[in-house]
Amino acid sequence: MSAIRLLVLGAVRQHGRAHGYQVRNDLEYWGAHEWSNAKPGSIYHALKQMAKHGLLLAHEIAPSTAGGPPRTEYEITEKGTEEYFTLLRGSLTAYDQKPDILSAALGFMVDLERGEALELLEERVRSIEAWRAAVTEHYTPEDGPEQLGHIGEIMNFWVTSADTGAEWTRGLIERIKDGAYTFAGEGEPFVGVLVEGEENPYATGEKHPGDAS
Amino acid sequence: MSAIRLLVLGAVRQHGRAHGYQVRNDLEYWGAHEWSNAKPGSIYHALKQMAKHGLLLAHEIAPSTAGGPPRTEYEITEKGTEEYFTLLRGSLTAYDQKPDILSAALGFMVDLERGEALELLEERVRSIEAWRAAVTEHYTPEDGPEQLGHIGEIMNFWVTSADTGAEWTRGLIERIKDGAYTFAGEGEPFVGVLVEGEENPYATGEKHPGDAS
DNA sequence: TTCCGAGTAATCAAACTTGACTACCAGCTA
DNA sequence: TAGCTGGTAGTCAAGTTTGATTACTCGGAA
Repeated sequence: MSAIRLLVLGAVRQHGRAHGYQVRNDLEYWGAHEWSNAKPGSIYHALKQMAKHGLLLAHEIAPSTAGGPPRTEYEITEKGTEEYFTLLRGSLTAYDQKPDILSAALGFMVDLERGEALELLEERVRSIEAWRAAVTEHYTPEDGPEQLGHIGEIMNFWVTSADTGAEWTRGLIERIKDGAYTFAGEGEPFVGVLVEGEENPYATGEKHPGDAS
Repeated sequence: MSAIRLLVLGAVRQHGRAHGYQVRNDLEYWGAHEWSNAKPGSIYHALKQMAKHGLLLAHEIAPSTAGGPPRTEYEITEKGTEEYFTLLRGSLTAYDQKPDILSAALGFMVDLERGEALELLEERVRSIEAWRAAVTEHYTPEDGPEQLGHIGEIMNFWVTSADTGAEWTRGLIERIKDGAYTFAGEGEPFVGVLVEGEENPYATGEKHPGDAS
């Protein structure tokens, strides 16, 4: 599973009601097009697919107010909200070597309560450690690692990445314990989306005119 | 672009002539099914696609000697070899945040000469540093990073990963400089593939019987 | 007045990925 | 000797991703 469903569900949820172009802009605001597959085609596809499966509710809307073809607005359903939290919890916890999944989850972690986020992240650290133990036991037989030749560098790379990942997660846990950020039920949430008409202060470059890259 | 083309081209090249199941077993031997999309369907698809585009040459082979349906053997063409080295060099050099690409390239780096591999890896370090400079300048305005709220943790995570990646690459460069591994033109190469009939000493689990997971 | 460029919003075909399924053979066992 | 199990080898439909392309509107230049 890629990160796209979590990203799209989360973005729609934060707006209450959003059309594809809005979601697309939010994700760009987070740089998601650079570290995940959140490209226009995938976003629109995910919206339609999830509407078909009842996770989103589609409202057909008259020709847009600002030029362009008529647009469709989406709203998250109860089933979609459930799915959203399932994905979010799973993505914070599981170590599956896909950095885009974790990144997406970080963007939404404040939708949980502080205590739960901490528990999930601690679980994450444990699962990284378990993974590490499993592979190093497996790929480092008594004969010594050199038996693998340069292929061993692949393992070495992954193990190093896992160690960094665990260490970074521990740092995050500390920051959260020390009161960083505003979690669910702690008052006015930090809004990481663009309000209609607002400029994106972090836009990396051109606004997508016709999209020809 | 995913890692699959590089993996498949490289595996076929090492065998001289290989059928899909052989490639599949090699990739499993490297653990590639765990850190990349090297699953059966993708492998067979890549083989066919690349044969269609002239990167591989397909030989239709009579019913297999060891049970199962008739198999097709593939051989790499000159065009395929060119593409292989282009992909390999690009994957060693570029920092595109896709760890699977680098892993695949590590498995094949010894197909290059030691000096070239070192140059490419040094270029890689430089490109990671350039990426880091670009994003930290962009996403850390004078107002301090806290302006981004928890969204800043996403950036923080990527920057940390990039730093680790650069550091790890420097380590690899040192090991290679110190004479580790056998590169092209340095005599008997380390063979990271399974010879027909050999047991996989690192198999993670079941041999895929019918593949039902 | 007409045309052009830029921004808004979405679609589409082609390629790729996934996971389940098929087909075949050999050796054992009941 | 009929059936079962397990390994070999690959196919297929459904779903996803990609990159290019379309369609529409507005404002200003010619």
